[in-house]
Amino acid sequence: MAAVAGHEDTRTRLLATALRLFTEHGVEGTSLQMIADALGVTKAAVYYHFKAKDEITEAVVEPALRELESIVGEAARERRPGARIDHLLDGFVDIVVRHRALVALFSSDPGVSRALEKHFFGKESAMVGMMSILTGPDPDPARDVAAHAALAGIALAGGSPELAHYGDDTLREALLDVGRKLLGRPRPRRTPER
Amino acid sequence: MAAVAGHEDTRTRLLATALRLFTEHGVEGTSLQMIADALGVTKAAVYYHFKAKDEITEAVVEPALRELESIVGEAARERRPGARIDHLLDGFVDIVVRHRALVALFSSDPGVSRALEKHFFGKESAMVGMMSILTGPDPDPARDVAAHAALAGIALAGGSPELAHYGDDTLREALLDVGRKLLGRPRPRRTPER
DNA sequence: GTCTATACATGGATAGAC
DNA sequence: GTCTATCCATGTATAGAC
Repeated sequence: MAAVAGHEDTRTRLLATALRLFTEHGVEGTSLQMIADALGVTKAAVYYHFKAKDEITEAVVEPALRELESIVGEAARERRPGARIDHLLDGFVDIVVRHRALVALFSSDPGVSRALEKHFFGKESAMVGMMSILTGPDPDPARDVAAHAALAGIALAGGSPELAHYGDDTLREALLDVGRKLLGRPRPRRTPER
Repeated sequence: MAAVAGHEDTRTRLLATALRLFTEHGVEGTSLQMIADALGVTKAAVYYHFKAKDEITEAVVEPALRELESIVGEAARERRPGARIDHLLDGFVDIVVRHRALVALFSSDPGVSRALEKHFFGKESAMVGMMSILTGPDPDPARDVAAHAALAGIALAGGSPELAHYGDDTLREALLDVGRKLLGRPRPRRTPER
């Protein structure tokens, strides 16, 4: 539409195409050749925009990851420990539900988890930030295991193809319930209008 | 020891070596070349014993999978629905704890899940067997989501490297607790001597 | 029956021409 | 900014030695 279209939209088109192919064939099932063909360019052209396939994967997942980091930051700033947990739980579930397709990719598919490892584990990652909020300074085994199970359970159940037929609100409520049960949080007295 | 040693132990050594390399570098990170080198043979020799890399992966995981199918069968034969769930939960947690390294591989690593898909999903798979026991004939969304989250949470938490330092008994109890909370099962009145 | 040698297709990746 | 040409590793496959 705009007169400027054509400049650097190749990168944008590339990411959109990659996301589509990734969700169709999985990350590992999508070769650079397929991406290049879909764009009408060559493999090497793709390499101009991204130095490696992993960079494409990262770029595709980045928005959701940014949201997550933002939520972790917000949650950490809450005063009461319970409020920190509730804030994190609400935000996490919301992200999982809204990015379902991506989460399914992330949980079930090959390459994604590897590409995300550096962002997800290791110091100052979203993962450790979440765990520190959920477990607190207390290394109680039961709490530790429950926190891990909660995050993993919510993410995998949220991305599961078998649960894909549920609507966003239904899924969100069910996942929140899972988190509350495992983290020992009460159900809110009234529904927040968010 | 025995005079017969040397015959077909290549296949056995191959599987043991593959398991070790898999847990060290992941399935995708382990090439047939690495396996062959570790055994002192060529790639083609490996190929003689297994027609494809996936077959190796399958063979490595098979014992644990057999156990799981056996547990599902046992659980399904219980009369009371609650007993079915309890039996499945106990057995599942036990398998996860005892095969922790494998479960970590299965959950975090690329190739394993793909190699297991045919055994794990699709009709008459262990997965559907477990879900049918856990959810019953009632397609209640909350229960459905909780069951998925329970299985995923137990498996991933059980295989998580960050929880690897816990002893078997500690981990088992914590995972059982996760399952009971999500599936609405009471804690047993006395510890069974199993 | 077990292995070696060898070949092939494909994938990711790089260098350099245009 | 895109392409050609090329490289190397990998999974897969076959032919043939022992």
